[in-house]
Amino acid sequence: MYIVVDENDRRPIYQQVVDEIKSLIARGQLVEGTALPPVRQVAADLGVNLNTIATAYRELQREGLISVRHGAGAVVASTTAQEKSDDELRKPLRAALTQFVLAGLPRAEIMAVVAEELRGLLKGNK
Amino acid sequence: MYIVVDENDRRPIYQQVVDEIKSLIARGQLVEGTALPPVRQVAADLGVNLNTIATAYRELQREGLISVRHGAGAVVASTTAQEKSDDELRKPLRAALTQFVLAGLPRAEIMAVVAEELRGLLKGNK
DNA sequence: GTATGGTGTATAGAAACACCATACAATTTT
DNA sequence: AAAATTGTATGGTGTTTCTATACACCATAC
Repeated sequence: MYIVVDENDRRPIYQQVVDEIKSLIARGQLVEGTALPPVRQVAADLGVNLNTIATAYRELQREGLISVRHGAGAVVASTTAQEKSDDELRKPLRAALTQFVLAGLPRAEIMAVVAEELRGLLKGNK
Repeated sequence: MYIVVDENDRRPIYQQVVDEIKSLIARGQLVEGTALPPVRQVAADLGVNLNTIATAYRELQREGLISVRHGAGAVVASTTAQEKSDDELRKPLRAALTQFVLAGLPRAEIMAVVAEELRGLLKGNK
């Protein structure tokens, strides 16, 4: 399972891991039932403490995407996130789009980037 | 200047303020040269300490969007954000889109939401 | 069935962060 | 010059993030 963290990124490491795994699930690269690598392995790959990854796994479990069992590993439980309010969904989108606008990109180019990203995210699904 | 913070939002307050002001600038509701309200006023409106707003203003200054002068106020300095790497721009977008995909929205609906948000953001510009 | 190796969990501490209260300093206004 | 207005600095408190280490659960071999 290929994951990268960026120390220049201001999000905490565990949050970056959460987001990367979500992306893999959305892309269909992690299908329901697939076992996630052990926390120790991911931690070693990224050079962080195992608890940092465990925190990420717990968050993913809290959101209903994976199932973590003490002693056994973690497994993708669902490829559908639990209900989130519309505004909760839109706020991060708005923030992301704002940065594109402030960067001076014209509407058409922004839409093209969005379409491209979305294509990548929907590849595995439907 | 209308700003709201949401205590259920997990981002720190100063970051929410930063994002809201960026959005106002992108929308053209804060044009170059416009004075921002004093930190004390915004702080009182939101019910937080003035230093929290001062931190937000400093961050906006760091990104080149406003100019803050000790004793005088803060003023919108530019409506264009400083260069950001393509990946740095795309990562938050990808995270936001991922949530939409995981929520089960079909491609067309997601694109419609994006178009709508973008319309709002570009209203004041071009 | 229990021993062993693999797996997540709990606990405690260090460092950084977010926020606040208060005092300080620069600028503008009178 | 004094007063009012504005951002800044300092110091304190609680939270978050990450680490090190020890613990607990599970699967498998024998």
